[in-house]
Amino acid sequence: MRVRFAPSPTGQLHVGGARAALYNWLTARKEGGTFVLRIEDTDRERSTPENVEQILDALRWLDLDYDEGPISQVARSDRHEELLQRLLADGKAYRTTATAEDVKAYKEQHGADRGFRGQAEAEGAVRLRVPDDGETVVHDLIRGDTTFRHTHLDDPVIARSDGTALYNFAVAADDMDAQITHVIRGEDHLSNTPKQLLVYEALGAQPPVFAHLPLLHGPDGKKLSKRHGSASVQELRDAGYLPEAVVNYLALLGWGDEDDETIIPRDELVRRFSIERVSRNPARFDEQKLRWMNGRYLRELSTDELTRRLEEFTGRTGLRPAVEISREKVQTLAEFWPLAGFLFDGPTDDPAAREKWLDEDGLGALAEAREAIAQTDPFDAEQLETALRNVVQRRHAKPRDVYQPVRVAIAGTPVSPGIFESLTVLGRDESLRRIDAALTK
RNA sequence: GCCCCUAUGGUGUAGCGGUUAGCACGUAAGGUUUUCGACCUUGAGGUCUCGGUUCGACUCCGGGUAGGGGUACCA
Repeated sequence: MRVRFAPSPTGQLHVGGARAALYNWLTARKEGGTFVLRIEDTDRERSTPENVEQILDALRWLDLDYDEGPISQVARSDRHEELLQRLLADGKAYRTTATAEDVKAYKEQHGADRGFRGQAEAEGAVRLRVPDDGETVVHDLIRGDTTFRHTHLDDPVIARSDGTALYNFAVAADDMDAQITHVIRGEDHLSNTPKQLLVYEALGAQPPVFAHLPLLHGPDGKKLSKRHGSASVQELRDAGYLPEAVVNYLALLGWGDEDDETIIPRDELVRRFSIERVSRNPARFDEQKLRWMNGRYLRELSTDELTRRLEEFTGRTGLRPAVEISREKVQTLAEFWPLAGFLFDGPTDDPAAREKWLDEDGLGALAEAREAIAQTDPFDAEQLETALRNVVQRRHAKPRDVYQPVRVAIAGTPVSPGIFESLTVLGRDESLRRIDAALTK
């Protein structure tokens, strides 16, 4: 089995492309097949080295390793030329100067549902001859058979006047030479498949098995666009998602088996995945569910590992104590710093929080808490809790009326990791300094 | 215009002629709680529509409707 993934390097790999890559990878890995990566670059304007690198980078981040590639189509232009000449010589393709307008005129004359058929000329673009009768059936692992009648098909242009190959010809030729057995791609290619099948036939080659994945839609049900939040792998990474969570989420976006499991680690995915069971309807990218799933994966990481990833993500070091006390409270890597950054960079400035919690009552409670904190020994979470609970009792206050002023004093914001734990991480001196600063303001 | 695909709660899915239509996210209420979160309990919410086939349709067939894709000397 040889499965190939061929993204068009027009820029970043978006989630739909990432899902296609994953499904290709899972299919190959499940059967012990070969996963081939090819770059769709018959239009070399689009496949800039930067674009290609972005794709590779996204695949690396998702940890989808390929066995062969990346193979460039541009590099195969001599071979394309050779094959083209063969089709021309065999009369299976012909040159024509017919333009899009000519095709339109032809249809007006012969009926809108009649495909264009041209005359051979000495010059012009190369078109493949489509038989007048019969039909081409696309056998698809996901959607079954789809029949296309030849009368509905235009003779497709397979090469430009300058001789360079066009997509529909190049993919088929390349897949033939690479002996690709499985092509898994987006549904936007379904209608092009009969043309590619016809190319295979003209070339006298055995076509691969196809599987067309439904396209992804945005939250509004319309076509997915950058407008709708995290559309690319790069953006998901920057938003603080874990690659293992993204892989799990993507796998379930349009696929499920009879088991109701939601959290499925990668090796389990490889075992259970089956391309035949992929859904036929378009799915919407639901970032809320990804967030939830990311939280699950985040909490499964050891504190050491999570610290490592957070230090890489934030570019800071010495995060471990802060990670230890915040790990239950974040869903993504990006949420860590806003929550725990105050431990390193001092209290955040939040006037609203100050006004609400450091009013007269709040300052009174804070002053009392300060004394309790100053005298706590040993300075650990357990002792601090006892000390502050005493303050609460003495003042006949609600716990929050004491804890929140302390929180605002040391963190600046009304949201933070546990108050006792935070104080412990800061240490007595720094805690008192911050409280005193709040008291004197 | 023509060709093609799709249709289960708000979202992702399970089901494959007979089920109280299951699970997960989200959501509502409650619990836990020093904030946030995490966690626990309970609830609301669905088979696009109209016909047909059948003793019986979410499931099979046809027409609508809606969404999507293709129709390039783009990929």
